[in-house]
Amino acid sequence: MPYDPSAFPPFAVTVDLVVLTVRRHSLCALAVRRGEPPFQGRWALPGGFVRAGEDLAQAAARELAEETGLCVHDPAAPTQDNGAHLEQLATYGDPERDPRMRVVSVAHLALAPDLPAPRAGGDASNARWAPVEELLEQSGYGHAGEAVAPLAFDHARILADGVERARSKIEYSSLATAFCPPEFTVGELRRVYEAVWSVALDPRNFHRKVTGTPGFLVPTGGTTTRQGGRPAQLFRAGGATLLNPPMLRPEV
Amino acid sequence: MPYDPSAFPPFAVTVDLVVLTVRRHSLCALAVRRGEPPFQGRWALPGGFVRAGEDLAQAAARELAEETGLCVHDPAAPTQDNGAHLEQLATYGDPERDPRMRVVSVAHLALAPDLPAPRAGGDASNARWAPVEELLEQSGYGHAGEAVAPLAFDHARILADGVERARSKIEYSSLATAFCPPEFTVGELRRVYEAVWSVALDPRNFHRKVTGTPGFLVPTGGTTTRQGGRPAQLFRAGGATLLNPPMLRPEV
DNA sequence: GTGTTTATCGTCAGGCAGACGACTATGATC
DNA sequence: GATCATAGTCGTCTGCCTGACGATAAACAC
Repeated sequence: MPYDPSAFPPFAVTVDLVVLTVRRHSLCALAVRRGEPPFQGRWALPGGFVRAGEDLAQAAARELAEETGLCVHDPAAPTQDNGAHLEQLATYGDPERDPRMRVVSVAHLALAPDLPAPRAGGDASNARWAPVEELLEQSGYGHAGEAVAPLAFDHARILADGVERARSKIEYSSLATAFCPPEFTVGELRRVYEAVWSVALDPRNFHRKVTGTPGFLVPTGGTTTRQGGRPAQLFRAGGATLLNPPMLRPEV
Repeated sequence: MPYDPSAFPPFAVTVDLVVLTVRRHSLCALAVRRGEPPFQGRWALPGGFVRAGEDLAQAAARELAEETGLCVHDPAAPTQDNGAHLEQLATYGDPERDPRMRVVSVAHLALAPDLPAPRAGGDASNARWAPVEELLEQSGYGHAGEAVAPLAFDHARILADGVERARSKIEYSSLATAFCPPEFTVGELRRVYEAVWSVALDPRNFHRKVTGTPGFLVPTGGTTTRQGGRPAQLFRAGGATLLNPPMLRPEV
């Protein structure tokens, strides 16, 4: 059968972002307040339409830069490490997910170090870092509790999927370093794992594990006492991206 | 800003399928021959447009049924096990990936037991099971060698991603049973792992591992000698979906 | 019966993780 | 300045799991 433009229905395609960071020992996600219907006034994940000549990854990187000012960390040039990790998460296309029209959203997951303050088009009151349990409460994806209204659209589901991806991926990859500044200590990295998994890890076994995995951490020579206590060695993320054997997540 | 339909460009949305099975000790994928331009006459992954009122998973299940006659195995009703495993893989939206128009393809991964014969709209000559290395040759994703023309569009990339997903997922889940008939022996399951990973596994250690993991295998009581040699116990897949600790893929 | 094939059970050594003791080096407090 | 609290770092021990591999069992082919 020949090419027939009427043979398929038109879709709008968006990218939505699950941007995660660790602040004050808890895993937080970036949420923006919706300024227009539907779901006006409710919190949602940042995102927007994919433009005509734009790849999906480009669109996600553009939205991330617009919302946070973050550049995407390019795996090909790991020298300048001022960027975030960005990867595609999943695509959501329920016909009813947007009441206006048929929208397919390609969700992306971004991991960033702790940032000074969010900005949503320069308006700080319309963007915030919120603990993920708080955002997932009342959505069927978190524990019960009195909290804010659930996220707009199916964003609670998307956020839950993104959090689960991050939780499982730091097991077998060095991705947890994406939550850390360029130089960090073993203790800081351990607190990332503890925040993302909501568990307590043994500092001695953790230290043995991460320093004993070749290519995971590279000492920079410096030390710091910014966490108090005895000065700790500073490290950079090494070239290894896979953790084998993986870091084991304790039973809860 | 109010809702403005002209604010976003229209996209066509398709689902493409990576359907994998194990035949004659090698991992094979379903390929269909294109009957129309572009890439007319070339092999491609099965797929098609998402319909107006259709969810992405529904569209993928429909295409799978159209191409193979397989029903999707419903995790909620694991009693009738005549279906395949189906999951979303990733979404591909390069602006240049289809010369006709802007197409975003949501690729899905399906795992099926060995099937009698493929059918593509009843025309068997336009569908075949091909070893994945053969399909990935000449595409930069496989080893060198003289073979057929590379897959149409970016389907070699999609296939490579699907194969990699399957290879890694059988490590830590019971997904390998999706390649087996409803009742199978430990040896047949081991040959699935060997085909997917292209390695040889020790039969004794493999047997110890899978029979020692609670909930992975459930003995049915029957035995079979269809593989020759001493009769082997028959098993069904147990309720456990996660394999912890995982099956370790040997270094190559 | 002999050989071949596949399945299944056991044994042993090495590696890794969890539990936890001990020591070190800083800042805070009295 | 002594003491305390905090955090980092090095070791030890035990148990579990894996890889390597020997041995036995039960079918079929000849």
